Amino acid sequence: MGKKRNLIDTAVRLFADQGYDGTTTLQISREAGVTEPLIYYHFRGKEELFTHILEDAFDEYFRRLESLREDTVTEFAKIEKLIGVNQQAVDDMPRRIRLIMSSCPARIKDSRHICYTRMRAIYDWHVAYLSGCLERGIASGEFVSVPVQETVQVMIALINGMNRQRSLFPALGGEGFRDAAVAFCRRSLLPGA
Amino acid sequence: MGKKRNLIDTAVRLFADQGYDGTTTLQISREAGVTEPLIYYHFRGKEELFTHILEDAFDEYFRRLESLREDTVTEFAKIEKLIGVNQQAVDDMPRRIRLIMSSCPARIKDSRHICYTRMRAIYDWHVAYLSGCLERGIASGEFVSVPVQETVQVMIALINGMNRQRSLFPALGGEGFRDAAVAFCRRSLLPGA
Amino acid sequence: MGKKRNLIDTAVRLFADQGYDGTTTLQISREAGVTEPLIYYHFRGKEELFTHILEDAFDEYFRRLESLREDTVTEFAKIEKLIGVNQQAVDDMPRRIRLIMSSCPARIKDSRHICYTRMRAIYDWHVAYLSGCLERGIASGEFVSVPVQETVQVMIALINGMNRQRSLFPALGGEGFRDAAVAFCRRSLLPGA
Amino acid sequence: MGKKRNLIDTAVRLFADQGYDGTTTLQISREAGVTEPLIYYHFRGKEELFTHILEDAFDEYFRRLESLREDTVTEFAKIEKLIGVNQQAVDDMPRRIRLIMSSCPARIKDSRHICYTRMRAIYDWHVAYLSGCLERGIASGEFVSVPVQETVQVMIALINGMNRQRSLFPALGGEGFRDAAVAFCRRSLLPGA
DNA sequence: GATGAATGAGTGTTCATTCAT
DNA sequence: TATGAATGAACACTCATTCAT
Repeated sequence: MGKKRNLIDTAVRLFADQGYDGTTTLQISREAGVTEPLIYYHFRGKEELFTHILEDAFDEYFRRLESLREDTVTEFAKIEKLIGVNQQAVDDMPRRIRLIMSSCPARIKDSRHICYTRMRAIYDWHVAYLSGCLERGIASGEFVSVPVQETVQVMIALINGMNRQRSLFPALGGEGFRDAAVAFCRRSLLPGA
Repeated sequence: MGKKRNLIDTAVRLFADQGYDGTTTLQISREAGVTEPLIYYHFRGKEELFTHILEDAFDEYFRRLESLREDTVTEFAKIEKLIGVNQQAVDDMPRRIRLIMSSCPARIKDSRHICYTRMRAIYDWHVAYLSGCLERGIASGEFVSVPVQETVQVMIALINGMNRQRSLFPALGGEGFRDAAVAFCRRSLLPGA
Repeated sequence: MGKKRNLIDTAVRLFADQGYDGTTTLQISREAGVTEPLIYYHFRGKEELFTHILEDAFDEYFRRLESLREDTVTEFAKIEKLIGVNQQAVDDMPRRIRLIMSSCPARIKDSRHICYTRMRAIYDWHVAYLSGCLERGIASGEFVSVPVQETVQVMIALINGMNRQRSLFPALGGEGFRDAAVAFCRRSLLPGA
Repeated sequence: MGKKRNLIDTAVRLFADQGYDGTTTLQISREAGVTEPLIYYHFRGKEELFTHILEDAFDEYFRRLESLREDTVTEFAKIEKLIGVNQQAVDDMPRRIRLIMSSCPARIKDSRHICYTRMRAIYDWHVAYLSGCLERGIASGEFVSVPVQETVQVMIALINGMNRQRSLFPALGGEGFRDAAVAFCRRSLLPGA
């Protein structure tokens, strides 16, 4: 039956909306239409249910990032795609991205928690991806000359800020937002744009 | 004695690190070196203590934004100052900014909660401030022509992303970060930069 | 398969080591390598499994006592044999004796529970057996004159104490222990020993 | 107020009657006329309440044993006093002795638990005390010659058996029991008695 | 015979809060 | 101001047990 699925989906929603500590196992089970002990049949406890959901969300997000390594002509096209894929992730899995955004801050002090390890991994991945783009772009003359390391951080901040904004306030712009972000970066990086 | 101060400072730290629901009144009182009932002497309850702290943090942050309305020659200088004042806020009140960043997502669904009203106000203030800058800058030819509304959103996302990054991972860059952000915007907005 | 046997043996061990309330059906089934519902296929429930085991243990112990009614020349030889058979029981079925010793105290208030009825029966049996020995021995001059009723109680206490000692702390003496007990009684009961 | 006392006394009674696992914190609090959380105000948890009670019982028992080291003319008088003090302990603190008797078997496997350490200490104390008596008594000719080590074990078994019997079945004899035990030992140890 | 999935009733424990002092 | 003692309500979790297969 889909009772386990139901449990997980409900938990995703509640954790995302109310946070881990603000959500009770009773509430999850009730809204999922099952009894509380079922949580403990399928998971070792509340924390494992939470971890399972987070892991799944991180996996899905990472898979989307990894799918990006395709060939493109220009370096900027790669950056454009990165912005697009982040945007798409927020559109496709809004609750899970919001869950990550809102749940992880409280757990980031524990360097062994997934929240830390995975967010770090994603951050590092972005650094590597964007550094590569910038370095090659600058070398080839596609981009103006900028300090790579710092500019990468700025671009990551921009992407993170967009994700946060869009997942917390879904009302705020869709395509227009992404296009403006792409244009903003293009003007900043391409010479004579 | 400064017991009340002590209580508040401890609460700020714990709320910021562990979230509202993850922090107990017993923990606050113990780490503050007082007894639990004292919280109820100074505040109506845990929620009011939290609200008090949040209100204070928002006030302080807003005061910093408001102090910005000075005269500057160029519009870009205003944008530069806005980035600077946000950076400065994170530097000066890191725990309180982190508290806002990590506590508010879980409360943003309640449109009467400070977390919603104040964040909304701050968002609107940024929109107004940046819209003004862009409109005047485009009109005067200081800036290239960009879609104002969307570009404002992008810039707010950038600022938010920087605040988030810097308050969650204090290790990540300081001045270099801000300078790179300013430069990134300058190249994007000023013609022939 | 011997799954039922497995179940029972595991239950004996766990009940003896941890007590009835300290042992869960899940633990029994897991350590027996079967699933929980199988307990309910073979027994009406946990209590019946426990009762079954206890009854079996009491039966076995009683059978050993009953096997004692043989002819011996002297009355003291009967007492010696009683001590020996108790000793042997602890050696042969240590876990089940420990189970009785450790599980029954908590149930002895319920005068309908096996723990009460069977322990009472065993006590009464010992009283009858030892009373007979003492009375006949005193009458025949084999024993010195002692108050029968009280001395019987003392000897039962000695036997119980030995059983308890040996089942809880298996390290403590074996044959030497029994021989010393027999000698202790002989000197106390036989004139001019 | 005597609420804490009440709690402890009720817990002693229930633990002694039903065992640790068979007694719930709710039951304790209800029968003590207080609310459940009060247990957690005065103790760290159920286990600590239990431990506190056990420690107290062992202390009291040990104090009684220690009070024994007085001067007596004969060695047998010392043995007589030991039997008497054990008897007295069961009379004065029957529930706590029963608690020890019935609760410790299930915990004796953990060699760091009080049940193990304290029972071991009491056992060792008895061994030392009785060994001394026997050795000196045999040397002086007060006692017949017996194997000390084994005879000591037999006497400890006797004392333990009496304690067990009397604490589990309070109906069973009082003074007569003790006198018979003393007489039993006297006949066994003193020459030509 | 045997099991995976599920549950009602309870378990020990913690929470924010109150009250008498 | 400040606290020790106490509590109602809820918490995450476990229990023995059942049922469909």
